[in-house]
Amino acid sequence: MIRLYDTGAREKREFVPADPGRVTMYVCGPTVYNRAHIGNARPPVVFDVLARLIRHVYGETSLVHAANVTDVEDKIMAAAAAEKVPIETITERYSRFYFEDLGALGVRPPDVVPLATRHIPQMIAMIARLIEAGHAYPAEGHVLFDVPSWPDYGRLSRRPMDEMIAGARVDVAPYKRSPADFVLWKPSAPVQPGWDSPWGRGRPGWHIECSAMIEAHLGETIDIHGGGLDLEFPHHENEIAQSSCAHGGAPLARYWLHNGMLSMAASKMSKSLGNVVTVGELLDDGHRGETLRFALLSAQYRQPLEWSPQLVAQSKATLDRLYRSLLAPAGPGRAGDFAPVVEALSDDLNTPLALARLGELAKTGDSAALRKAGALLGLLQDDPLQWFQGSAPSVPDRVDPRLREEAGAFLDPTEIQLRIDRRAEAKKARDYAEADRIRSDLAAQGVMLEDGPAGTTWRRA
RNA sequence: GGCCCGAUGGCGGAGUGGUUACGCAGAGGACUGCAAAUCCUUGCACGCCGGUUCGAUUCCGGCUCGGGCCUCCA
Repeated sequence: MIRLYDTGAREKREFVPADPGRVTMYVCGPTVYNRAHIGNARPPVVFDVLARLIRHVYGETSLVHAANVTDVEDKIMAAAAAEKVPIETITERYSRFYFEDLGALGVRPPDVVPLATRHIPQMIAMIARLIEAGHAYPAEGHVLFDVPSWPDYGRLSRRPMDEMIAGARVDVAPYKRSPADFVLWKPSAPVQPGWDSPWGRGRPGWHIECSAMIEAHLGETIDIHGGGLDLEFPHHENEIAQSSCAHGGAPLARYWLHNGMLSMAASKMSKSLGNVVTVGELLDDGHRGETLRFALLSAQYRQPLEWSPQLVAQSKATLDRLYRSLLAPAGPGRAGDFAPVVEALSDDLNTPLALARLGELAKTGDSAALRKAGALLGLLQDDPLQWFQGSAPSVPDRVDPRLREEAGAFLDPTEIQLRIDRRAEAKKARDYAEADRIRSDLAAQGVMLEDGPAGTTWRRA
């Protein structure tokens, strides 16, 4: 039994899919106009784990997991204008980066990745229906959602509606009937990307994209809707309003899941604050994607997580230990009981507890179980030898090649083995000074030696 | 100002009405030519003040501090 904390109910609820044969999950994806920072990666990683768990419990083919890409938006237009390139250049470049980064983090691509620009007709149709139902109105080339027409507005985020209507802190566009009304469609200038619509040439508002794409791919009411906590209001509130009003009041999602924010230097990692580190930078610094993934999973997904070099270092150290146990000769080879890990994940994705239980499995020497449990978390699927020595840590291109060599990035395994053999001879001759010299030379180049009963093995630091 | 969330040992981070995980780092020991790795041992942690209770880190209230949302944001 899976239990999930539902933001709507503000408590953990037993997860009961409407149709166990077709569980539907939607997670808000990125607007592709720059490189993803590590905070952006938390939801894809978290919901990837949830997807794996659901498939484990309900069957491989039980889940339809969708995550959108917003490829039409004002920020994209700004980025394109700044570079003097077409919009598509920006969106194609950054969505490729996005999925490369997520791939490095071990995130399986969702089953459906709808693009906003490919669903304009569906959005227009939904907007038309909202107007027809009296929940939206055109005004000066815009179409606005009529918030007061939907009494449930604010229920998810528990905000009193009268207050939102009254307390507008920003300038309210004159064509809005109520300050809380939000844009479904807005006009485009001739140079801006736009599509013809009953209300003139324009483009969709951000919120309608998700509603229309959910409807198109998953249906009126889905099982799970996920996203960052910062999207709860207004984005998700607006999605609910749009979808429910377009579907005669049917709920949009049966369970709302929100991940906590990643912080850095004690405040939320965000582009506007500038306290960001991108996935690409972390990878370039030689951190493995799996290490970053482990770090992201080291706190329960609803908790805030402070990103720091120490967190990454601890994650690496713990993973080393786990992989080391995989390197050891296979244990008793038991049936591979990893139920405790499943149990931990089933309790609202308690990944820290699951990770702890991974450690317990490692201790028992049941590497088969450890591997299977790891698969559920998207961890420990590498060849352990590969983990320790296979791919040298990638060194940033900006680093001088001579420094790269110094860092041991180019010390190839044949050379390493040669030196190990020489050291073995020195040891046999009891020339420990020479043996230690070889060892420390290698260490200086990032290659650590370990003398075991079966001989000397090596790994990269 | 409104709404919401959190506060656990050097660090990360679970969990629990009464014997308190786990990881990282540290200390001691075993092993080792020395290391490394591994194994064993070890570490008087639950923000403050009240309340409920036989008993609270765990429940309730207040306070303090921190964070998020209220505007684009994962």
